[in-house]
Amino acid sequence: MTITEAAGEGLVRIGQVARDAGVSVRAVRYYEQQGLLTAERSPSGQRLYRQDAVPLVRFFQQMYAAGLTSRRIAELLPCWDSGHTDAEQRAMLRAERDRIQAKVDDLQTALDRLDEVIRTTDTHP
Amino acid sequence: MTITEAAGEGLVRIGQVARDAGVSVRAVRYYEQQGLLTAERSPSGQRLYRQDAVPLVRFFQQMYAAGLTSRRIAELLPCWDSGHTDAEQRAMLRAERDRIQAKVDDLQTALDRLDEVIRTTDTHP
DNA sequence: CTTGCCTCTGACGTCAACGTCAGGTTTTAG
DNA sequence: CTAAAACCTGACGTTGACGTCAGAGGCAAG
Repeated sequence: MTITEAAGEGLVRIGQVARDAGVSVRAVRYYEQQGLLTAERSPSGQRLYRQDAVPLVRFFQQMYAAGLTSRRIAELLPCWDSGHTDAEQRAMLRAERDRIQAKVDDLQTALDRLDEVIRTTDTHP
Repeated sequence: MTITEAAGEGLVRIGQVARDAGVSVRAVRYYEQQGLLTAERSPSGQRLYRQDAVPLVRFFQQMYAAGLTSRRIAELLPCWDSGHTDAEQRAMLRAERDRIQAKVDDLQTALDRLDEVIRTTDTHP
């Protein structure tokens, strides 16, 4: 039995998390530094993550892609963890939602313009 | 009659372009530096833009918002200016279109997740 | 034992679209 | 004429999410 196995059944090291979530090891350490992710430590100091770290990292990636900062994600994490929110958090949630919606609309407009050009250039080779 | 007026009827200075397009003066100079925008010069060296610089700058902003770089926009500008495109340009156009479409889908997914949380937290105050 | 991969902690580097400051010229308003 | 705006050319600073390198340990396998 390896030390990693002895440390706990559901615990994985950082490389495993990174591979499973499709990000770099550096990124996972960065998330911890930003207060998004916590990990136990093995006696030798290596990070040990629970399995739910993987979907969590995937979720971070989604939020980053949506334009949220680490800080904002950290502020809104309690909404997921506890399901409880105060007025300020609800306001932030709605603000982010509106911002993303506006971004979607902008992207759709840009997409339409590109499609228009593509059609034009396809009929005028 | 001011010098600007004497320089030509349809020509405006950089501040006017920036205000009308809703960007900073610095941004307009930056676009020129990136090869996106050209301007005549008054005898004293001030930039003089034609009116169509304003919608052009707005267009740049849209493309930036869609995630295109200055370099990419510069590469694709001939598609607008001349309506003519080679195979490489058409490939880039489609690649950008697909990238934007994927981004829209990602944002929509993120939006759905946020909405879900908002509904949950609204019913569980 | 030792080879080779994984992990650790710092700390500096990157990239893109500007912001900002310095120091000087130009144009406009009164 | 004069003071205030507006403009000019550099050139360094900013921000965020990492990349990358250095140097030092940790761990499974042969």
